Amino acid sequence: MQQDYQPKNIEPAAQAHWETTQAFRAVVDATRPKYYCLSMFPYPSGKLHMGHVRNYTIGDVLARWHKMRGYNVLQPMGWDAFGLPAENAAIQNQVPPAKWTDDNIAYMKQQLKSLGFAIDWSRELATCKPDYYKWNQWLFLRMLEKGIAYKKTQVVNWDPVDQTVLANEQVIDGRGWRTGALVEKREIPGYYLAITEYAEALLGDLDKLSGWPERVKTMQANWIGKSYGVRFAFVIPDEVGASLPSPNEGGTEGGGTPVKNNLLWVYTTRADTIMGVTFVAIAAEHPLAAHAATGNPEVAAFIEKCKHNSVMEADMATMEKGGVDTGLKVTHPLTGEQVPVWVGNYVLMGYGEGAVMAVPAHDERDFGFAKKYSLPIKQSIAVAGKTFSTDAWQEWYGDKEQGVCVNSGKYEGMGHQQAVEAIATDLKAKNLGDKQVQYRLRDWGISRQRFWGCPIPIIHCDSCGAVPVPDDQLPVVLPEDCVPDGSGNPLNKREDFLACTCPQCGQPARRETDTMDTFVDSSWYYARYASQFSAAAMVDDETNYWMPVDQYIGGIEHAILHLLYSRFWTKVMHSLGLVNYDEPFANLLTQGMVLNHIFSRRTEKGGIEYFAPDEVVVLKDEAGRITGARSSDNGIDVDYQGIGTMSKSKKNGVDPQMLIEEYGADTARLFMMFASPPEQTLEWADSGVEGSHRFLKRVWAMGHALSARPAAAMPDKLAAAPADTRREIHLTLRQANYDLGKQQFNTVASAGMKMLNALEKCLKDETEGCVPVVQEGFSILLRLLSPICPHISHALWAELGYGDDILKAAWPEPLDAALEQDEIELVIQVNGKLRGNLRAPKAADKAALEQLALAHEAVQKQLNGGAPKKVIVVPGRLINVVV
RNA sequence: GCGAAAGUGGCGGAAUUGGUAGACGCACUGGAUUUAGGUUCCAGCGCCGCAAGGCGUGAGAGUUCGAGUCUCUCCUUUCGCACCA
Repeated sequence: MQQDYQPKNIEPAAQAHWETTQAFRAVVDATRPKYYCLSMFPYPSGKLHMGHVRNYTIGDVLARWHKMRGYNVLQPMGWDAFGLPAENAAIQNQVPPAKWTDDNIAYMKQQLKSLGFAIDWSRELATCKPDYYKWNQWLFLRMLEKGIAYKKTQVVNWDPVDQTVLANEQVIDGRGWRTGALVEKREIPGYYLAITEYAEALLGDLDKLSGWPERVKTMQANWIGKSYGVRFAFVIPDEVGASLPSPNEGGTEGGGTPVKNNLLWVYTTRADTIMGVTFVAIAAEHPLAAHAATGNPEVAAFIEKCKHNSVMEADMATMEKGGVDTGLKVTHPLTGEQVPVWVGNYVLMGYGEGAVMAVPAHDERDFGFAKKYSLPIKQSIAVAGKTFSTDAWQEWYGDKEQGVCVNSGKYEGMGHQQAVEAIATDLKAKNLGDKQVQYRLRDWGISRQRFWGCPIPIIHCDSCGAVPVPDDQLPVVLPEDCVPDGSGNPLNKREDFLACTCPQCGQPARRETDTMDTFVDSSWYYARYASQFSAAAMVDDETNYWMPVDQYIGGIEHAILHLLYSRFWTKVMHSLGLVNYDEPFANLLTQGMVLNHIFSRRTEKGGIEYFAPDEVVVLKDEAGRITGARSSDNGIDVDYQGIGTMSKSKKNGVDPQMLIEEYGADTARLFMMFASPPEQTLEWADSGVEGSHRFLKRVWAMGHALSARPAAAMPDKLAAAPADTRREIHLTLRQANYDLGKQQFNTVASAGMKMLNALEKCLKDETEGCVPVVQEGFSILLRLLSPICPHISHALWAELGYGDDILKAAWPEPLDAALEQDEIELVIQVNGKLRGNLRAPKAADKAALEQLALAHEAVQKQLNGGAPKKVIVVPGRLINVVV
């Protein structure tokens, strides 16, 4: 056996063994419980980053742990291969996105293999391949048939110079990232998926997801945002209403019954404040705003200005509120009063009706707006003992629990719920409104004006309109030799792609060039992994065996969108009868981000220059705190900026490849697991990596020492010292198994370190009977460690002859016989403060323990001759004497 | 702005869920080995204090025999906000 720990030798050997034995090939087996362990698949950006290593190590630990405990494990891997970065690379390097993506996949796959993950590679897939995305298109067509997919207009960021649609991340400070041109909002047609039709199911079924973190479920529930309120209308003067477009124009393709156009609809959860309405605010994109603009340059200018506002909700909410009076007045449905209509830059056209009633007295935002433009503020809610004043906003103005209606006519004195009911009834009687359940959730717009994505299977015909591509013509294949240049979608220049015939009338027609949001690709890949890949079906019956995913692992940043879309997609597949499950992920683990130190300095020109951590010498104060740094190149001073997520722009990323080459995969995996619990952020530390490596060297050294000793049988009765060691090993094992159940792997790694410390000490002392204890303990240690560090565990298990393959070994469980002891140690407290310790026989009852405690020297001293007020005995733990 | 989390030694983090705060590791200090550096090994290591002892889990209150853990208020940091994935 090698004397030194050489990961470069043992790791490829272990990986070769797993490959030849097909150790991780997953096959349906009804005789064992199944365990589908899935980590979010990577975007093939070039090479693995530390977040990937962390994600896949967590998954691998769970997969291997379950495998050793007898589960039939499936752990697949694939590639979320469509996306914007491939187009950016294409623009920069003049390489087709397909080529760039394929190269990245090849490199990253080899990296994943070198980390020794227990993956069934026979199920590998890439979403950019036609045999996969064909089924995006197929299911989209089914949704179209069911009316779940439909067409309407969407607001996009338009770069007027490049003549192209920009993603939110391509808009920097309101300007296009390449051109620097002022970005405009533009309305264009696009396809939507009616996720709102599933809002109730998506909300209600959160209760079924007992294996999801509470916080993720809360975030999803808030995102869906179910509210109970009242939808009602203000009446628009007839002469104005007549010139407005029909409410159904530009709406759904299905159309609807034309209604008289004189109603301005709003939605509110605070109908009880309706008597306090002093104006109505509408979005800049509202048809009534456009009407007002025709005769009013001020309104037109304001709307024009709003065109350059951000489409992002965070920006909308934080920007300076502003508005303009349209000059129009509408009639309050209950009071008959004339209420002015304002355009407000904070009203979202995409949410609710694109118009809101404004009650400055009882809504903080309306209050600020009214103060700014000197609009009337009319109190309509009062709370006993509080005085209303229009000077400044007070918290209670918005209190719907304690408030009662005042200045409210027939609703005077009513509480929130009573008033809402009464007002809704009255509105309904006038045919001007009713109670309504509303969701914050919006339908999912999936059209992207980008090349590197799944083509939307639609054909545009001059006479037939938008015609779905027939199933037998799927997939609509994306040309792979295209190189985008940044201006618009290159598909619009590809005659060979565009030209087709209309499936309905046979006349020449054009293909749709929009592609699908990449969230579509990632909304069902887990179901495909769980099937035998077939050209004839999206999924087969095998999916019902493996699904739902027993453990899904990925970044917390996906807590809402990806997870919600996947749940929605699964429910659609379920309702189409494709699968028999309606939730995809039974248990969810949201892993934290990987952080590292950030170093930067101000340049002479006032810019910021970042330094990689290995480009600086770190300066520390006496206590070891980082105070600053110096460039190792030229010695100039560099500022320490604290820690932050690893990113290219901050130059604080660490390449996993360097780590694997220098220390081996097991060290990388161990550090990732040891440095912090999976759900928390992980701070990078080179010295921590070295510590993990040091531990593995000691494990190897222990294995080497034991390889020289013949196996010894455990005697019936051990001497005190080895018995203590054995007890410690089994106690630590019990704790580690508990921690594994909690998915707290950092303390599992600690447990391994603790075990090795105890075993080294025991072996060094050479007490009689230590050899069997150390041999037993080391075999426990290797098995405990094997999910985290599979290579070294595999090698030592075989070297020491514990068995031929550690993967087939039984998971260790603590033995009662090893844990037994005659005496227990208790803590003595006086008034809750620690005052001493006590050894007592295991069998001692409460009364006996109380006697022992009262006789204790420290207690006597505190009692000072008096009697205790109370004595609390917690068996097996402590005795607290209250004096 | 809205929604969701998290704040414990010099640092990463433990604390079996209301019962010995600081496990395990890093850094640091001293010692041994080494020509030296590195490696390895041994010991120490929350703060104040010579000690006895006291104080300590972001800040402030509260519940309790007992609070890092529960409740309220505040502060700070991180994540998400619908076209990055």
